[in-house]
Amino acid sequence: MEKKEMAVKTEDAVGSSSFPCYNYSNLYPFSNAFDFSEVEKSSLGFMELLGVQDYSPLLELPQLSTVSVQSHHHSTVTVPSDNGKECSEVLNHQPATPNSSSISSASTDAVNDEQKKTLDQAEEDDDDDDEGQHKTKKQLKPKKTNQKRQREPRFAFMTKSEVDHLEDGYRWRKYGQKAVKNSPFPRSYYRCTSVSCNVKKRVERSFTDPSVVVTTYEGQHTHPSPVMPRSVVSSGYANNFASVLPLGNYLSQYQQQHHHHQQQKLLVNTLSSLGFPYNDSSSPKNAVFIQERRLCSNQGTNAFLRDHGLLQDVVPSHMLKEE
DNA sequence: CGCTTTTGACCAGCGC
DNA sequence: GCGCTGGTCAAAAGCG
Repeated sequence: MEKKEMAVKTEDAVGSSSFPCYNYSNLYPFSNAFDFSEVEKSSLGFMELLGVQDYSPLLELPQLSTVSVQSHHHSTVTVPSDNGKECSEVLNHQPATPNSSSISSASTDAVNDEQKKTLDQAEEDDDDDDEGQHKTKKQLKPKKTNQKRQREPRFAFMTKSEVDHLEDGYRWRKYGQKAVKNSPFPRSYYRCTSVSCNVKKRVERSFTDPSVVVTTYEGQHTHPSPVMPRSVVSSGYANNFASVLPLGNYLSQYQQQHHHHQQQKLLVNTLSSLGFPYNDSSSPKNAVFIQERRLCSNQGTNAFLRDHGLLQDVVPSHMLKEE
């Protein structure tokens, strides 16, 4: 499928959606000419969800997927990926692009960093003899692992923002930055500063539209957000961030708490309410949620927030009531 | 002083 | 095997 055609179709799909309450006018990925081929599967799946004919990549999404769209300053696309293998399969459905920045699904290994460090340390001890020879060289030891490292699930976001590193309620330490092929914008690598929390995120700016920041989370926090209390959600700006960025974590909690058929019901309800086609016979693993927040949301009372945490940011309130 | 950022080097995986 | 690329390490610098 040609990428321009896809973009047009996507735009059409949005424009024709019958969702009654929300304004789609500034859903970034669907307005203007956005080159979807430049981002990977995550956005592709979103496009298809929104009406592009070929659903096959989306159908291969191994897990519950989430699409989170925001108005106001930020429009966001979220599609979690699962293990890299399956994601790679999804990627194969895309047209190849010279700039496939790996937003979502490189299936490399993600050894537990602590384990890796321990291993490296052990090997360093073994190599003490060589120290004299390699003194000028960095003592980076080969990470010898017989087994492939496993990737944590990833959640990719596209956010229209002027700042690269968005405040999301967690504390991050930058541990690397790399130039992105065919892009003037570098990719930054962050790690959650909490001990025993292996969550990482990558932040890069789309070179096709510098106003778009692509944030990819990997893993799930093992701790509550230390920075962004629920009390700030009444602030519009913080509200948007709070709702989107920790999404993977809360979505996962949600997944753990609900049965599969309930998820599917949510999917059906959500998609149909948005006027999007949904193939009921498709695999449940394809569940896709769409969530949108109004500019000045007055949903979510304090009691509601207490009951659901950030869940209301993921699933519309009327759906939560069903549960 | 402790934490974070910067940045060049290194490593692993993959395609050819 | 080689080169390319994404991802990570870790010393040094920066910062409050």
